[in-house]
Amino acid sequence: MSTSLALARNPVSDAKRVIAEQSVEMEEVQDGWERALSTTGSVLHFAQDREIYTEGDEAETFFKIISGVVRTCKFLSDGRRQIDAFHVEGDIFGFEAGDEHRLSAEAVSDCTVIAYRRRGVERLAANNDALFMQLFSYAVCSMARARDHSLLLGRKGAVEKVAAFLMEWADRSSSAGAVTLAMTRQDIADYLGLTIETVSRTLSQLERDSIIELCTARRIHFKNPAALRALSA
Amino acid sequence: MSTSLALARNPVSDAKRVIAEQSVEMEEVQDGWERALSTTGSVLHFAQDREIYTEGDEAETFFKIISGVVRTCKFLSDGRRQIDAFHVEGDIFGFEAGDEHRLSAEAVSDCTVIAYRRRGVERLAANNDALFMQLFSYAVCSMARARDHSLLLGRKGAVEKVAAFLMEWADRSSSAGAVTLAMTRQDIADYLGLTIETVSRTLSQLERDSIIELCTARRIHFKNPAALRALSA
DNA sequence: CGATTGCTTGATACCTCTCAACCCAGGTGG
DNA sequence: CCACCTGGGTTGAGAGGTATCAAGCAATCG
Repeated sequence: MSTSLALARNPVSDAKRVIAEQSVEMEEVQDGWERALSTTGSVLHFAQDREIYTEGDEAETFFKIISGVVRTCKFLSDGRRQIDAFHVEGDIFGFEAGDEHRLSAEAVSDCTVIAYRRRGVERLAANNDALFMQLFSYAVCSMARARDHSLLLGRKGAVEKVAAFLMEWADRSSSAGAVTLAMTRQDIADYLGLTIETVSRTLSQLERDSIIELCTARRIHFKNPAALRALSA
Repeated sequence: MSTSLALARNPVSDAKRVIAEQSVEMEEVQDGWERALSTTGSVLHFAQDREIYTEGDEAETFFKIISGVVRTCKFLSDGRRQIDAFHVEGDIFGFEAGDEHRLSAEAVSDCTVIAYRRRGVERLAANNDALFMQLFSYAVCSMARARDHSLLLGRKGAVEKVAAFLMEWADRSSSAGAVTLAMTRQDIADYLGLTIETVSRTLSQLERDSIIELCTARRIHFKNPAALRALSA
């Protein structure tokens, strides 16, 4: 693997290059060269809790996840955080309307992503390329999710929020009847607009009601999916 | 004006046609025919509080506002409502990823809109039409707004929410230093994830603090815009 | 091992909701 | 013209849910 070569194609903005050189582990997967050339994308790797980009960064690139989980979030000046979404394998994130990122992205777990140059994509738009269509559909879907999330944040109570969160991950999870959460309680709290304590208490309550079982803090078994679904409404 | 002709081009889905014939006032503006033909859109008029479409309706059409204000919202089964956005002159709303509307749209005030057939637009996409680009940019902008709104719903207190709401309308308003709200307190509450009483109390509090003045319930004068901006977080 | 990190649990405070009464402006009908 | 009614808005008292502060526990890591 040629690190210097990979850095030469580093898609991170100039402002971030120094940081990127220090903190980003970068590697080409086996067929990385071919994919990179054919899609104008580079394969990158980020370790857990590494920043991928920050609010205000130049939005030269956007990303598609190969593996791992990424959170995108916004901050208030006093540090309060709202997680907009968790992104998993196959998801696109970081595409912006303007020329700078409107939220931050961080690796929830170790993860591998493809970075696409936006400039290249704008060319694709003219050709009605498949990636562009994927991008458009991403934008519209992500809008739909944002709306559902607004309903949750604005009008649901703690139990409904946590139940909805669990259902959401049950859907994404391969193993039916249980989920393994990649994120901390703090992440969950910031996603649901709650505090870490309320999330913990609510999960404990659901366990006391025999609706879920906390095998470990991160591994949750659904003992009564129907009840959970009912609560999430 | 030929009502029957206008109805023949009624873009509302079949399921809603009967209702539409009863409740929708429809009229062509002077150059309506020309605009309709050139943009594949029909001009419609909705009276205050009329439903434009409901969650679950077939999403055959989307709309652009000529005048008036529209709210788009979602409901929980028990009636709790979350207003996703208020749309004003020039805004596009009702474009969906799938084949049915994911939220409802209602006229906050009397309003005039252009209805575009989605099918027609998909043709435009191939041609890289200006309307399509407008549509894409609408999708991405609307995503950005949804995210800001999530931060507000999840992490801000009542005062911050109300202050942010006022600032938002101050920006949209032509007259600097004051706003005239088109919506009720209930609409504001459902937009901010609060109750009508809390909105009212918070506005009263802001008036007591000499930050705003409630000329009438709907007409608000900004006595201290800087303080308002500071409060909006 | 001690230290750290993530998580859980308890006691209490506080903010917003709930329920209720009241006010006010506008419209209606006698 | 005025009494009445209605809908939107305001205000108050009390309840309730979530946040805050604080302590303790378990697993992981030097």
